Amino acid sequence: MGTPDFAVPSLKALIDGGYEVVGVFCQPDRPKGRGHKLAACPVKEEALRAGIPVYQPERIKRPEGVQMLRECAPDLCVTAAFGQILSQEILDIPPLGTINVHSSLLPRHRGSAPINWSIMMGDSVTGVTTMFTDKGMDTGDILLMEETPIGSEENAGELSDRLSVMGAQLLIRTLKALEAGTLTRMPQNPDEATYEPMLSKETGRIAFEKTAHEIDCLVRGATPWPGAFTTLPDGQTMKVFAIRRAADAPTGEPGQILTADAKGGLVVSCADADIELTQIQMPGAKRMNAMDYLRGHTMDTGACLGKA
RNA sequence: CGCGGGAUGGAGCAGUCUGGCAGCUCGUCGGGCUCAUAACCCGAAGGUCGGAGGUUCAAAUCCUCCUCCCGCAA
Repeated sequence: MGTPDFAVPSLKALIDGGYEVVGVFCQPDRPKGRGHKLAACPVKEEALRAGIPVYQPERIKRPEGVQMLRECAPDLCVTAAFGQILSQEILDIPPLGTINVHSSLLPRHRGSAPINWSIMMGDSVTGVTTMFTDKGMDTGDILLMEETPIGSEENAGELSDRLSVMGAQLLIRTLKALEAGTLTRMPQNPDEATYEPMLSKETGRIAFEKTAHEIDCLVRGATPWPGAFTTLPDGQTMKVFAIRRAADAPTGEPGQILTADAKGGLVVSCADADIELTQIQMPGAKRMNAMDYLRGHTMDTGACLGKA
């Protein structure tokens, strides 16, 4: 059970590992893209390619969903970023239980967006965890974990790509240990648990009153989705995909544009430094380097970002 | 039929409304200046103006169709 790109390596690993995948569950096709056309999620595409039956209940907890899973009669369920909450009734179906691949070092960063939050909160290390799913939100017993450092310039999309591969490998190791009977369950310590909410557009709003490091973490953690952004003096939204520290002390008000030309780039002040917004996206335009944008456009220096 | 923007030398754009010499900020190459430079000066190369038709003496510009790209919203 999974939906986005993150889950694809795990599905592939199961297939390539010789496991009999009796069915794949993912979110229903949603209208996507420009035309309002329905689009299949990455997991569905991969499953179809492998000739595996795909099930897309609107709510797996409802009777139709339960019925679908019963008909599959799985020995074991595996979830990775499925996007739906499993009920006890669902969890009771597979005799061997349900194993989840979670993209953080549990019990830290429970919730639906652990990769983004781990970067946004400035963690230097993250990883993947396999666990037995129980009724709570990422509260089940931990099976295996693997750590990896977060690169100082790594964004959420890049980290997700890495963790999805690590997660797939860890999943296979977990299943092998399960077969060998060497798997041990370790309950989570609730005192160390953290939980963060789902991401929204608003999560990506840049506060220039914060420090350069905090803003950098926000930008990297929100890239490529939901995207870090600020508002221009005219009220329009500008997205920011990468920044760089440009001076070790602020020379203007937080958010104030200090430089905006093709040579100096786009430099603004924040709490403790001047930062250069190196990769941006203006309304209606594509993502580009700020210097490229400024070859053909002008911006008023002295004005403040994030005030409109 | 969800709303909208766009395609113009290597990059980012203007020019399209009102048809009339292919332009701007950069980059690249060559030369000069300078202790020196991402600075400054001089010069050069580099374009089927997304594609196909149509109108016209004349189309980047007006009309029709097509392809591709992107933003918003989901």
